[in-house]
Amino acid sequence: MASLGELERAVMDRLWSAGGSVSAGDLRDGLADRGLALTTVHTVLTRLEQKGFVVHDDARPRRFRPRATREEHAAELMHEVLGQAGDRQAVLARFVGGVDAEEARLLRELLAGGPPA
Amino acid sequence: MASLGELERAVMDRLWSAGGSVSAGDLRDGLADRGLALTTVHTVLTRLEQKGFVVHDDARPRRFRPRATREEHAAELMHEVLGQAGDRQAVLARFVGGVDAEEARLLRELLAGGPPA
DNA sequence: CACTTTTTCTACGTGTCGTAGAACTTTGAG
DNA sequence: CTCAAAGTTCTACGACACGTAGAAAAAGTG
Repeated sequence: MASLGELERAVMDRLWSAGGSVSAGDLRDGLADRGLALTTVHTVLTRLEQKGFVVHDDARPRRFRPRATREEHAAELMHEVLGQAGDRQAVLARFVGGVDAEEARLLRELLAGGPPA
Repeated sequence: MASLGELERAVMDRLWSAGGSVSAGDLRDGLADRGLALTTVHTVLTRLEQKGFVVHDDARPRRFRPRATREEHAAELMHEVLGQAGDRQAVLARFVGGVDAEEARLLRELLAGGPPA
């Protein structure tokens, strides 16, 4: 479960917010408040790619995009946590015990409508 | 969301497996395969305590125990992930889409039985 | 081809983690 | 009570991850 550093997370947030692929230059501009050098952004992107969080195309100013959407990523993380936790059922019980009414309703719907395939 | 190192996780696993409080010495014995010095175990326990994962009593050979059960901890982590993910509903949708049939059934029960207070 | 932009390679400072010695405190045997 | 054994705290060091970026190499442009 590779985790993300502060800047790495900020970059992922930008990538997720941007709908589509963006170049390192675009990212640097988006993170202008940090005054980062372009090489810094590149290094971070390379590391994120090694960790499997982003991919890039082969267009010339390379364009990067998240491997998964923000929501897919979060859901994957939740499954990872659930998986590494021994008694999955007990974890699920605790988990649903902590969701608010609104979300409980949503979950019921999702599970009821089930696979409407 | 403080994360755990390799040894830190191993120690937490021991603490979770042991039902109750254990001393640093007990832990070192449990982790005998690693051949750790007692001070090493103490250092790790201290760090885990600073991170809020364990607490100790004031008995003389100090006894340590997890602040939360393994399942509580996992459920908390899942909530953290869910919370920091923007569109919670989308994440939940993805999440339930990934649970197997058995767990889906369990979730339905948990949500139906609802607050059995 | 000369020049600019992009990409890759390498590196350094800082913080975390695994690891434990040294020093200090408490316990327990006699 | 005295002293050794066990426990606890303090300090530190090497390794690795991450923020950061310069230098070098590669590719695009006029």
